[in-house]
Amino acid sequence: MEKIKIAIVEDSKILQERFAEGFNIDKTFKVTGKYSNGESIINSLDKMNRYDLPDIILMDIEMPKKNGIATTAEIKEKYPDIDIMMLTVFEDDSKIFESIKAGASGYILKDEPFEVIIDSVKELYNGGAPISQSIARKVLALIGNKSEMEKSKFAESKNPVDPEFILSKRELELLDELVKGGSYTSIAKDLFLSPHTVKTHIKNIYKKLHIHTRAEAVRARLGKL
Amino acid sequence: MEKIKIAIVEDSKILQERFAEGFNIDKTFKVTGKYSNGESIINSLDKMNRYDLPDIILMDIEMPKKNGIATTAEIKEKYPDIDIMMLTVFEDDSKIFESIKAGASGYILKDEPFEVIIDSVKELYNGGAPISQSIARKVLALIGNKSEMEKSKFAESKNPVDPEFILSKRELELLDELVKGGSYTSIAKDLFLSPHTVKTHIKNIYKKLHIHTRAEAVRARLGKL
DNA sequence: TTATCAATACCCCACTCGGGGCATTTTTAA
DNA sequence: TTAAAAATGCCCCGAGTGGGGTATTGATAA
Repeated sequence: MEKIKIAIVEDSKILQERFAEGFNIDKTFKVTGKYSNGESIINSLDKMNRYDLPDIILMDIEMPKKNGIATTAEIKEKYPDIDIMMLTVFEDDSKIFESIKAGASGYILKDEPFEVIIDSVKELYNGGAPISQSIARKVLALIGNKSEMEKSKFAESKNPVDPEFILSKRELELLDELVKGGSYTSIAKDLFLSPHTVKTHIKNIYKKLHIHTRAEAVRARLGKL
Repeated sequence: MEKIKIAIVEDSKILQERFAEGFNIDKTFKVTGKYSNGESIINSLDKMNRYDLPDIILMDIEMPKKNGIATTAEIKEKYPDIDIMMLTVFEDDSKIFESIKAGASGYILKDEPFEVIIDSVKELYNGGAPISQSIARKVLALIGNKSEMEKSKFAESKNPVDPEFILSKRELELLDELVKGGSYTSIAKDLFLSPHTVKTHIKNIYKKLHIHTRAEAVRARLGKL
């Protein structure tokens, strides 16, 4: 079966070689390229056939000529099918958060045993999101903190008719389509429903929010009712 | 050395016994209690010496008499040092998100091999946040989605088609009526115009803003286009 | 002074919307 | 287990909307 193609982006030559050797020993992988900075990996990808693009990129964060986060963002935009796993010493929240925002699907600390790194790459390839345990704890805290922010925003706004709290998940979905300017017919197509179903949902939404027009629906969704 | 004290909250008696047996075999753990619902674990904790509180609770989500999420929230509030790991079949985003918000530090799917569950509990005890891989991918997406919202808020401030600078005074007046939900007929009455006049103004507004629907008109006026 | 723009008004046509109502199935919560 | 809620779907009817077009008058800018 075909080997998992990996590219390594790491400014330390020693680590580059070490990772490359480690992955090449394992018959599951093929290291297709080694790069020292963000610029060079992007230039290389831009010149490749789609065929030869790596499945996975191991990305350091601290590098010259475009750091790992900015590089991740650009690569994910251009080549969304490539999975990127950050491989770094950083544990601070902002680097973690910036990496995930940039589109990284894994975040592993460099000091993990190599076997763990290999297993992580396999998990990534299989659709998982390997994260070093201490990082995972921080990631959960990020979500927990953001929900605290959401709570405080709600308390602040004191918006008594915020659709978020009144409407069901499906209704919100439909409301968002309506806000974008969709007609019953076009919304039905987008969501694989009957136009009649869309219409009934919209009627229910209007009833729950005590409104009668699209304009009011849009304002309600945008918190301007 | 002292064993890791575990409590199991699971409404299926069969699974309760299975987990208890599995952990008791491993010399690292001591199962201190088995509960069938949220109420009973909370009542039990409330009666315990601090000494005997478990280090870790494995929490099912779907249970009678207080589900796992609400139970988690209450326990984390009362006993913040207890780590809670959700053990469930659910993979939908809302359950994951609610669990994390409630304070869970781990989220493992029940169909994982038992060895994985044991390793997960050890990682949890050591300060990690074990998450099944497919769940981890969703968790990262949750963070990614929230950053999309941040992006759109940023874009707000750079509105390139602000009606204030494109439309005439009269047109703005009419647009405001439209935003309020007025029909051609009602706007005409309010502004002492003919409905035909209102319609022509609206047509001109749509043309200037490059839009085609009321929803877009409202969003444009509210700076959300 | 003249051209352009804004404001006002009218008509045609096809399509969409909002409110009324009802029904069945699936999911969720108690 | 059961009731309630959510989701889906259908029909009728009157009112409303958006796009096409045209015309006249007053205000504004060059």
